[in-house]
Amino acid sequence: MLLRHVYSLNVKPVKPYSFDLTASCYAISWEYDGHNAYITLDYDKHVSLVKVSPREDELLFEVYADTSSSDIIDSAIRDARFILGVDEDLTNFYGLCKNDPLLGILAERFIGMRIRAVQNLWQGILISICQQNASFKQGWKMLLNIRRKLGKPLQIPNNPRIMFTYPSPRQVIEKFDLLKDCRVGYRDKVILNAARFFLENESEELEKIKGIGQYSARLARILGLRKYDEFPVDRWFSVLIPKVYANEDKWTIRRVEEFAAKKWDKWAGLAAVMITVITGAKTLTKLLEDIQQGKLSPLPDEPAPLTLWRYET
DNA sequence: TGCCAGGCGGGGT
DNA sequence: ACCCCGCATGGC
Repeated sequence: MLLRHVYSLNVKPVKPYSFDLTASCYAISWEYDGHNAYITLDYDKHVSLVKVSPREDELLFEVYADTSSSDIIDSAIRDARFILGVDEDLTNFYGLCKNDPLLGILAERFIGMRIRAVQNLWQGILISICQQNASFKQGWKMLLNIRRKLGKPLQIPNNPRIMFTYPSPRQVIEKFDLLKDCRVGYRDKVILNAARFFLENESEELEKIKGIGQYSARLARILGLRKYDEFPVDRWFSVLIPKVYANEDKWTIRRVEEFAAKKWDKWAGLAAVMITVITGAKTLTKLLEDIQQGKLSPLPDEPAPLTLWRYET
């Protein structure tokens, strides 16, 4: 569907703000082109796409849509601001990053990066389900397949690129058989459970969905709500955290939670995602080798949270 | 081939 | 409270 330009707005982000880092953070191929961010938005009956470009110390938000309804325009601007975190003040978080072996560079070389959020909890849960029991690369491949096969294709004038929305819960239910082609394995049933849950209620208690536990629910709340007070504990963190901060072997989920709450307080969830970004989300064995040698590689020559946008598949 | 990879629930003890 | 297993799929 070809959208038309309906609105433009200049936005001043809270400083310090790095547009390029934020726009590329967990962006897939059509969401960032090295200069501009493209944000697909789904409103069930309507769709919108916001192109965001850096302008001096401001950002130009250009709204494209299939309607010129002011409700949709207002929602698009609000959601795009939220997704790029332009109004988020990380001053207190940076205080906690000082002298941290993993997060220290966030207050230096990577200062101003926000995590790139998604439109809502539903899109967050889609991401976290794809991350269950799979590597970073495999999880994001699943999500790419889901958007290409079930989402709505969008285009804007003078740009050949086709960009796909996240499918809505309704689209997932209607096109459930297409999930078989997305290589999501047994996760297809969890995705269906989640779609039904979101059609029926507005609850944030995602753990009620069969197939969603603490890790997936917390990650979804971080990405979909920018709610940072819970640390999502998976096998990766339950080995990485004790290794880096105590030189010990694997901790229980409970112990990692307690450590994270004490160390990062209300910012624990943000710390978790930022750790995956600056480590390049490598598999545990590779990452522990790198850390042993005292090096981190947030920008490797392979798919990682900050480089994913360079890869089409 | 076999076994892991940012989970989870169901079953056992 | 724990431990263990199966569950799809892809990569090594």
